[in-house]
Amino acid sequence: MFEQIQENLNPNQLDAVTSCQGPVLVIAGAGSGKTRTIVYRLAYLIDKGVDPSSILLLTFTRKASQEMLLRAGRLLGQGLHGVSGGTFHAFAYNILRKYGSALGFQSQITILDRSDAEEVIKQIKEANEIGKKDRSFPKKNTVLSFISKMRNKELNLESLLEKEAAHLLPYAEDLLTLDDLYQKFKFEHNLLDYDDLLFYLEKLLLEREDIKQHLSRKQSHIMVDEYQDTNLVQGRIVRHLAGEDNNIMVVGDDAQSIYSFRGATVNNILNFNKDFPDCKIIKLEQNYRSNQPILDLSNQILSGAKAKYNKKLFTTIKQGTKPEILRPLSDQTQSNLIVDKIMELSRNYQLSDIAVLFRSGFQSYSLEVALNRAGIQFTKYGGQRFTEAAHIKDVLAHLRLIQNPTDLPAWQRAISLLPGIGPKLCQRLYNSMFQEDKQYLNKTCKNKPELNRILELLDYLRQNVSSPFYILNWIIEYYTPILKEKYPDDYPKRQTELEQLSQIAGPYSDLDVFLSDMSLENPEQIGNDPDKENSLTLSTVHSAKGLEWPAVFIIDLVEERFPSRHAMLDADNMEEERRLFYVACTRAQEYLGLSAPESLYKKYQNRCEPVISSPFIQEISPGYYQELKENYSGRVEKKQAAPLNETHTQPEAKGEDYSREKMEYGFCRHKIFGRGKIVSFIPPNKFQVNFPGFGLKVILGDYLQMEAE
DNA sequence: ACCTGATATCCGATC
DNA sequence: GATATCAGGT
Repeated sequence: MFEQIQENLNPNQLDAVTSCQGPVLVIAGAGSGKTRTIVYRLAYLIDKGVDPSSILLLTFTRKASQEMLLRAGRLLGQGLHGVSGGTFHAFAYNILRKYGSALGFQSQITILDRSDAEEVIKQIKEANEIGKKDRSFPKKNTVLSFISKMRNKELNLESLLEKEAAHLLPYAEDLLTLDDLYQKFKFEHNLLDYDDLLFYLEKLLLEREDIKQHLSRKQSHIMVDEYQDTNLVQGRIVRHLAGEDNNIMVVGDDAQSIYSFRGATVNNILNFNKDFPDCKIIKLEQNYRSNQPILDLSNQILSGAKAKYNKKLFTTIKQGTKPEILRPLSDQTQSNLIVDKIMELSRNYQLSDIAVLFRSGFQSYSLEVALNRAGIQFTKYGGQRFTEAAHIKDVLAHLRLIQNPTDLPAWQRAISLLPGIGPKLCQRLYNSMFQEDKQYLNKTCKNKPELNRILELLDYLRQNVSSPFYILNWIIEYYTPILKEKYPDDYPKRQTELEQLSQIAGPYSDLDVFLSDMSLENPEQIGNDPDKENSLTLSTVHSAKGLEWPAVFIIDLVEERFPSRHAMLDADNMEEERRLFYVACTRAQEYLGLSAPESLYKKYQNRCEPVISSPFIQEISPGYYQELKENYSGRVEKKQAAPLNETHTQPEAKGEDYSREKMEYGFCRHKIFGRGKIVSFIPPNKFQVNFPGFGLKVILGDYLQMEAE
C-alpha cells in the first residue's frame, strides 16, 4: 500500500498524507492535487489500522465527501464504510437530532430552507405591521440576508449596514425587531435555519462538556476541506472537536476564498498556526490541471489583488494555446457565438469536457435557449434547485407535518392548497389544533371536507407508516389532482419530477434523515436525460468550485455582471470578485474562452446599452491572450495584434484605479443627495457614490464636494 | 372578513 | 421570474 502511495504523490503531497499526528495545515493551490491528497490520506489512515468510525471528513458538499470516500475505497480495494463525512451543516444536524432535547427542543426539529425562512419573515412582518405600506422597506429576501449575515459575520447590525447598505440604516431598528421575532418564532415551532445548525451545535459543545468529550474522543482524526470558506463559528467548532490529541488536518487556499458573503473568513486559515501553535504547514504548489498559458493568465489576475498571495503555482504542461477573449456585439449574440465555439470545440472534445461558467444563475437563460435550438444537451448547476420547485416543496411540506406537527410554515404551505384557505385561516386552525376542545378546528372541518380528508390522511400516515417512500407515495397520490389544477400547462413535467423525488426517497428508512437531506444537499436530478454522460455543463462559478474541465468558457465579463453590481459597493467585495474570477479561470485545463460582450440588452428599455468590459479583463496583458471580435455579419475575426507600445497602457492604468486607489476614498457631498460614500473612481472624471436613501449613483466629479479626512 | 387575481418593480453566489 | 401591493369577488 505504502509503495503505491509513494509512487503516485509528490513529496509535499506525501508529507501531507503521512503526517497523521498533531495539527496540519495544507495550503493547496488550484489544481494542486488536493482531492488526491485527501483520498490517499484516508486510505493511508485505514491501512494503518485507524478505525473508520473515528475519522471525520468535513467538506463543502456531500458530493465531494462521497467522491473522496469512494476513491479511497477503490484504492483500498474495499468499500469504505463508517467514516463520517459531509458538510458542517449535515454533521451538525446529526448531532442535534440526537441531543436536541438537551437544548430544550420539544419535538423533532425541522430545517428551514431559504424560502421557508423568507416566508416566516413575511408573516412576522405582516402580523406585526412592520414596514406596512412602505414600498421602500427592505424585501423579505434582503431582511433575511442581513439577519443571516449579522450572525455569520458576528457583527452588529449597524456596522454591517454602514458597510454594505448605508441606505438601509433608517430601518435598523425595525430589522432588529424582526430578527428578534424571527428567532423566537423558530424556537417556538422547533425550526432551525442553516445558521442555527452551527450555532446550536456550538452551544451544545459549550454547555455539555460530556457530549463534547464524547465527540472529540470518537472523532480522533478530523479532516476539513475548503477551510478558507469556513466562518467564525465553524472555526470554533473545529477547535472544540479537535480535542486533546489534535489530530486535525485542514486544507484550503486563501486565494480561493469566495464565500465571505456568508461569513467565511480567511482568518481561520491565516490564524491556524496561532490556534494550533505546534502545527505543521505544507504547501502544494505544483499545478496538475492547467497548461502554462492558462496558468500565466490566472497568476496575473491574482497578482492584481490587494492582498499578496504567496503563490508560485507552476506546471510541467508547457504546451498550450493562449486563452481567447471573445468580443460579441451583445449578450444576445454572445449566446450564438458560444454555441458556434462549442460546435467547433466538439470536433476535439466530448460535450462533457466543456463547461460554460457565469457569475449568477440567470445569466445562462439566453444561452440555454440557443443550446436547445442547436440541439446541444446540457446540465445546469446552481440557480433554481430541484428541491426549490413549488410542487416539490408542496409535497415535502406534508412530510414535514408528519415529522413535526408544530411546523407552522409547513401547515401554511399544505393547507393553503385547499380552496378558501389562506394564511389567516390557517393560523387560527393551527392555534385551535393545540387547544383542548379543538372546537374551531372541528367546526371548520365539517364545512370543508377537503381539510378533513388531509388531516385524516396525515394522522393515518403518522401512526401507521414509517417508510419515507410509502408516505411520499400516499402524499403524491393525494396531491396529484391539486397539481393538475394548479399547473394545467406543465403538470406532466412536474409530475415526472415528483416521481424522481419518490425514487430518491426509496433508500431512506428515516423520515427525518430524508427531509434533512432534502434541505441540506441538493439532490442531482436523476434519470432525466440518459445522455447526461455526454452533456455540456452550465454552472455558476460558485458551484464549479473544486471541478475542472478541458475547455471552459466564462461569459458576461462586463461591469455589473462580473464583477456583480453588488460587489462594486466596496473594495473587499471587489477583491472577492477577483478571487472568484481566479477560481473560474483555474477550472480550465486546455482551453479557456473569456467572453466580454460590448453591450447588454436591457429588457425595460427594449434596447441594448453599451457596457464597459470587466476590469479584470482589462488588466490582463495583451501578450497573454488572443482576441476575437464579432463583426456585424455575425462572424468572428482575429483582432490584428497591435504593436505593444501603443496598446493597453490605458486599460492597465484603469486596473490600478480599481485595485489600489479606490481603497483610499472617503465621503463627499452632493447638493441633492447629501453626504455619500465614494465607492470607486471611474476614469476620466466620474465617481461612483453610495448615498444613504438614494443608493448607488455615478456622478461627475465637478458636482461633488470632497470631504477632508 | 378573507381570499384571489391583476399589475409595477426588482433581480448575487450557498448550506 | 419573483415579489409586493391594490382592487374585486365570495
